[in-house]
Amino acid sequence: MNTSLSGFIKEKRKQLKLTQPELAERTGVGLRFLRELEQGKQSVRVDKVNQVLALFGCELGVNKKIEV
Amino acid sequence: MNTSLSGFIKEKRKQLKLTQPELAERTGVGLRFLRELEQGKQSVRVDKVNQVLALFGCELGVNKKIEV
DNA sequence: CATATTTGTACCCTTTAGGGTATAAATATA
DNA sequence: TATATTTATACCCTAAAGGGTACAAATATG
Repeated sequence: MNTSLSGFIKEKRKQLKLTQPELAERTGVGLRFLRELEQGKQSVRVDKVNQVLALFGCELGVNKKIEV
Repeated sequence: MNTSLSGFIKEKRKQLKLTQPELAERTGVGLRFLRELEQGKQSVRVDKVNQVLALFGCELGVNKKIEV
């Protein structure tokens, strides 16, 4: 999920034809945070990520690790 | 997952017969952090949570929200 | 029961996440 | 290609995450 979380959000955002500022505003997170999130930053807060994912009807959950 | 993340970790830890200090040391996170995590704190960092989940072969990922 | 072990809560302290914002780089559009 | 739009990077600043630790509450064990 290292790459997939950021990829997932970027992809979903584009599906909704939203810009980063628009998605940030709709989800109530800061623009800088959203950009770092889409950029793959790992040290982000779970609650903030969920705040964004909620717009897509998703949330963070525990998954089996798909080890190499 | 609000309750399930903390519950999952606490449950997995007990399965391995580990105390909080032991799990904290094994996963390399702080004891205070692990305790807050098991206590259901939401504003925790994704990378730190994954650090713990890795011991159980798991990680955080995007899931469909199981809304009420 | 008494006692040992474990867990939860409460501090202090340092680092940093995240909000805001400006600007450069990249991309899209006319 | 020139121009407008979007995105990435870089700053400042404040609130708070997380490490350490001490102790009370709860739980387990003799």
